[in-house]
Amino acid sequence: MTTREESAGCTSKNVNLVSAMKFEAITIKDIAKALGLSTSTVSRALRGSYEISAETKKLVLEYAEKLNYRPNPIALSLKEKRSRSIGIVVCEIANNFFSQVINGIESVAYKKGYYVIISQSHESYEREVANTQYLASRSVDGLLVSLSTETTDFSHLNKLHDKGLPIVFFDRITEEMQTHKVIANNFNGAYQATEHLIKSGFKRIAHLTIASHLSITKERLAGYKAALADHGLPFEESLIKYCRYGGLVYSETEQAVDALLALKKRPDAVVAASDKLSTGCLTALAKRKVRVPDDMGIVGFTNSQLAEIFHPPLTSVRQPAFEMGQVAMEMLIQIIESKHPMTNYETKVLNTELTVRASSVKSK
Amino acid sequence: MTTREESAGCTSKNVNLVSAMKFEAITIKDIAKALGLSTSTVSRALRGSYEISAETKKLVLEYAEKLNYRPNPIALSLKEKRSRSIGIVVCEIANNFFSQVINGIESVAYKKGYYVIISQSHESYEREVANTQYLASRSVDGLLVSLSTETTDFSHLNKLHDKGLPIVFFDRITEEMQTHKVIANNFNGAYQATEHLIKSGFKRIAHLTIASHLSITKERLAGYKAALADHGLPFEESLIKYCRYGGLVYSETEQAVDALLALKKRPDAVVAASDKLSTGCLTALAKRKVRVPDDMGIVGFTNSQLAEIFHPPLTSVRQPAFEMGQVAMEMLIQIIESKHPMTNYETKVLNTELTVRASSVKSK
DNA sequence: ATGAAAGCGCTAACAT
DNA sequence: ATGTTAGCGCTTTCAT
Repeated sequence: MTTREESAGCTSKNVNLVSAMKFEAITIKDIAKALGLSTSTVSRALRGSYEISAETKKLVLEYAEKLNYRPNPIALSLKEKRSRSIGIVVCEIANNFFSQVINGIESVAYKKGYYVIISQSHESYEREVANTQYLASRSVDGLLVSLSTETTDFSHLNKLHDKGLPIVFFDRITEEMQTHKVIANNFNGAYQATEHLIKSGFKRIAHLTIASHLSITKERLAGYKAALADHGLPFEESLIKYCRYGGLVYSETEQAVDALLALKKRPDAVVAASDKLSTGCLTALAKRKVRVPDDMGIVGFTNSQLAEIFHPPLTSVRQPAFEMGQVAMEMLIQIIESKHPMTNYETKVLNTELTVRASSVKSK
Repeated sequence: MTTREESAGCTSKNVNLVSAMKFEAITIKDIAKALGLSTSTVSRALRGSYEISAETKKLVLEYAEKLNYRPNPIALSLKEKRSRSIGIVVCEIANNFFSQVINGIESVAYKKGYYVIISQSHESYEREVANTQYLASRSVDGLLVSLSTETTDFSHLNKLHDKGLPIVFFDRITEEMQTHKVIANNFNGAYQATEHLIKSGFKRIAHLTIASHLSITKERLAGYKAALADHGLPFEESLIKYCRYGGLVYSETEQAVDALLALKKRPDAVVAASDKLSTGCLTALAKRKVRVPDDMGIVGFTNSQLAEIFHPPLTSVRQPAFEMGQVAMEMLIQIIESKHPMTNYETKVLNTELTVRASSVKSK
C-alpha cells in the first residue's frame, strides 16, 4: 500500500532553477501572434465556429495540436462562471461507504467530462460550511453532499441553492431542502437486520446508532422499531445508544457499548448503524471478552469487504454505495445541464443487502 | 456511515427559479461603487495596505464584512497564477494508508490556509497524467504525489517540475526526480516482519508484493532478503509473487496465493506488502481452509485499525501514514513559500511499527 | 470571414 | 492617500 526507496534518511542536492517562473503555458494569444491572426479568430477556430474558413481552422487546429495547447480552465471559469467540475462534501473519506460512493461519482464524472473535487467535513459543521463556500467560490457547477453530523442549519446550502447552484444530497439528507436525493433503503436495511436477529433467537436487541437528528438515524431507528413491533417485542428506549459522531472517535463507541453492557437487563444482540460503529462494537466486545454471537449477536451496517474475515465474520447490511454515487452524479448532471429550471425533484431509494455471517447466528 | 429519510421513493415538486442566474457574489467593484471609491482603493484597504487612511480602511472593512464579501479565488488565481491550493495524486482513497496520509496532509494544509484537491489515478498511468495536468492547469501551488503502479515514465511530472511547480513525493517515489520525498522505512518494516516470522519458527517464507518496479516493492523486497540472509535462510525467487496492481482487484491476490499454495514445496508463511494484499491473502486462505497461522503464518503491511478483529488477528507492519502526510505537506509548503530556488532536497524516512498478533505465532 | 474591444474579479505599476 | 489603467486567458458582442 505504501512505499520507499533505497537508503534511509539521505539528503540529495539539486537546484530547481525556475521556482519563481511559472508554467508559461501556451495561450490563444501565442497562437494568434504566431499565425498572424486575432485572438478571437483563434478562439473561434478552436471551438469550430462555422464562421471561420476551413483553411484557417485547419491552420489553427494543427498549430494548437503541435504546441499541445490546452485552454486555461481558470480563465474559462472566470469568464463563464462554470468550471466543468463538481464538488463533493462528505464527513470522511477514510470510510468504506464514502470512498465507494466517491468512486461511483467519479466513474460517471469521468465519462461525462467533469472533474471532481473532494472535501471532508470531519463531522464539523464549521468545516462543512467552509468547504461549501470554498467550492462555490471555485465555481463548481454543482455539489454532491452528505451532511455532517453537526449540521442542523442548512442556510449555507440553501443560499447557494437559491442562487441556482445545483445540489444533490446523498446518504445523509434533509427534508428542509427540495432537490434530488439518493439514499439507501435504511428502513428496510434496519428492519431486515433486526428481524434476522429475532428469527435467530435473540430477544433483547439493542441499537447502536449515530446522532439522533440525522436522516439515516431516524430511518434506521424506524426500521428497527417496526421489526420489533411486527414480532411482538417491546421497544425500550434504554436499548438505543446514540453516538454523536457516529463512532468517528473510537472512545464514543466504547462508552456506548459499556453503557449497554452495564444495563441491568443486558441486551443479547445489537444492530449497529454504521461502519465505524459496527467495527468499533466488535472491537469493544472482543476486548471485554464478550463472546459474539453467544453472549451478544451483532448485525452491522458496513460496506467493508473485510466483514468475512472478522472474528467472527460479521453479518452485514451493505449499502449500494457505488451505485448511489453513480445515481447522485447522474442526477446532478441532469440538473446542471437542464435548459429549464427544474420543476420536480426525486428521492431515489436503493436497496440494501443483508449478508448473514456468524456474528448473528447462535452456535448451538 | 450512511443514511436516508422518511418514506421511500417519493417525488416532490419544487421550482428552482434561478438555475440560470449564477451567484452574483459581491465584488470589489460593488463595494467601490457603494462607497464612492475606486476598486484599487478598496482592494488595498481590504489587504490592509499602509497607504490607505485608517478611516477609509475601516469604512471598507466594515462594509465588506457586512456584505460578507469573499474575494473570488478564480480571479485571484488567474491574476497571480497561484491558488493557495495544492493537489494530491494517489492511486486510491479507498485505502487505509492513503486516506490516513490525506488526513495528515489536510491537517497541516488547513492550519496553513491551503486547500487540498484530491485526485485518484486508480493505478492507471493515463489517469495519473490527466489528473496531474488538470491540477496544474488549475494553478495548484504544488503537488503531493504517490505514483501509480503503471507509471514508469515521469515526463508529465518532470515537465511541471522543471517549469517550477513544487512537487513532493510520498510513499511511492522515484529516484529519477530530485525533490523532497517522504517514505516509511520499508526496508526495516519488511526486515522486522520477516525476522519475526523466522523467530516464530517459520522456515519457508513467501513474499506477496506489488509491481516489481515500484520503489516500495524494491525496498520491502530488500528488507525481506536481508532478514533471510541474516538468519541463514536461502532466498528463492519462486516464493516472491508480484501483483501488478497491488491487489487492487481481489482476483490478482487470489491467483498469487493459489500459485504459492501450488508450489511443490509450499511456503509456511508469507509477508504481504500492502493493505489490500494482506487482507486479500487472509481472505483467500480462509476460503481455501488453510489455517492461519498453523498452516500458514502471515505478517502484513496494513494501516487498518481492524487488524485486531480479523480472524485471526493480523500481525501488522504499520506505516506512520498521518505523520507522513503532515511531513509531506510541510515540505511542500516549504518549497512553495521559499523565496529562493531550492538547492537541496531531502528524503525523510519514518519508522514503521510491528504489532505482533496471532497470525504469526504458532499455536502450539 | 475576420478583427477590435469589452469584460469576468482582482492586483499593481503608474499617475496625481 | 487615492485614482487610472493595464493585464491575467478567454469568449463574445459588435464592427468591418
